Amino acid sequence: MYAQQIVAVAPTTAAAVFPLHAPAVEGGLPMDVGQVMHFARGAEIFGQGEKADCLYRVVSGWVRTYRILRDGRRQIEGFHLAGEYFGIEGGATHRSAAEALGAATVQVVRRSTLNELAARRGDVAATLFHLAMLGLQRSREHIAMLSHKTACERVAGFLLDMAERADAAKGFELPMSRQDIADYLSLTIETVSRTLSQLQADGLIDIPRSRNIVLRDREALEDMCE
Amino acid sequence: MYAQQIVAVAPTTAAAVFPLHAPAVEGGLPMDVGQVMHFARGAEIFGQGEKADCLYRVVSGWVRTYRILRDGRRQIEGFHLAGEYFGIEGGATHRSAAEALGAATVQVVRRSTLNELAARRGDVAATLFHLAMLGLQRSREHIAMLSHKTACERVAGFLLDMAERADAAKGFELPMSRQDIADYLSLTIETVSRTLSQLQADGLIDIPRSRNIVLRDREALEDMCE
DNA sequence: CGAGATTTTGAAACCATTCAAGCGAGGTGG
DNA sequence: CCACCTCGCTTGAATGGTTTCAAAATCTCG
Repeated sequence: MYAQQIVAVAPTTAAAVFPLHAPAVEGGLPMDVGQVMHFARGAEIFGQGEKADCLYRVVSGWVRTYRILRDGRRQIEGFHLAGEYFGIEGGATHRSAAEALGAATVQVVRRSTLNELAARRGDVAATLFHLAMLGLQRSREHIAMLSHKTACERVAGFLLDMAERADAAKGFELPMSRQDIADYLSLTIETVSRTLSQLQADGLIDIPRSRNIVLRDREALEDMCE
Repeated sequence: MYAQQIVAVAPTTAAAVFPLHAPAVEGGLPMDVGQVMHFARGAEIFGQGEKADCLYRVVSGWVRTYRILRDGRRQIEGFHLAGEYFGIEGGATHRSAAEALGAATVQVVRRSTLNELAARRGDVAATLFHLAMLGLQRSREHIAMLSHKTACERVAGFLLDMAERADAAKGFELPMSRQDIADYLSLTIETVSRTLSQLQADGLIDIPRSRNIVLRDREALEDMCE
């Protein structure tokens, strides 16, 4: 029953199944599959160790994915905003958990649906592969950050990243707590706070309210991340 | 021209293209594609920034993959031994470089070959996806290690990992230098050396020669990695 | 306005780094 | 064969940045 469809797309998608150096995949997954769910602030979207049945995509709001390590510490893997995917796993269970930072809506697609879709449509398979590679790239950036950067460099880089993703020229709102930032950067909450205060004292940023950041000297911040 | 072959495998591979929770893929890639190349100790297999045209698989020996960071430091992403794949990239260029640790032989497969193969054979596409996810998992383990582990925990964990991969009950030979270990664990060479000495002084390991390690108290080492 | 949570600030302790020197094995040339 | 050199590794002492522990300040929400 699938054969017809497969024949139809076969020749053009031959190279797309493993598009290691394909141009950025346009669009993303089809929007008409899966269901949209709403989550309240702090609500768990999926838990560490749960069966990984679905793939997720942020529709609005922010989501954090994290792991609880053996020593009880929480390692935040990433913050995801509208349009970004999360919950991709290699194994049968989620290695990390996901929670809504504030109120958030999330598109949830069953893996079985994706499997079928990917089998029929080369562009979907390509997108899925692309997403996995994107995750790998981010992960490696994270390693580079953790390996030898000082607290100051980490915080500065984080602020620039947030500003860019929030598409803000100068001022923007942080959707996460200091503890979240600390667990993402692998610092303590005190060090994050101290570093932000220092950056403000140096005139690089301004902090009107604790979750509101204004970039005063973007260039200096960028130099810092070198 | 490919249509016939695709029709042939379509129904059974429908779920294999995106096998997020498929059982471990058996075997790996076909062995009859690509060519086998030999590299001398320290020889570059591919460089950072080069076009990522191929996928690689260690046939014998050890390979290290690494990145040079903006500050000039070297971050070793991993050590790869026989049977393991490396060189998978999301983009058009290699984000990391690869070198032979000692003399090594490596199977090199062109991406174009893989693309064609993956388009025809669902199990190949599945294996490629599986490899990407495996890399992601390793990457996240690396992050967990870097985030809050002490030098002692890192070195102990590294030794256990090496012992396991070398399939050694107790004693084994380290294929890499102290500098390599340091760049992998994000420590300095001095700290690695000191930590190894300390572990020996505590009776957990023995170091007959600098590259030869004997695990004396595996349990204590494992406790340390908690 | 009051209570709890979040954030900031301070001081002391700790761990890895840095800078510097010593050790030891392997290789070369006299 | 031994002196010598080099390179990788080890060890020591001092420095410095982050953490830890503690407390004050600020914000948020009922």
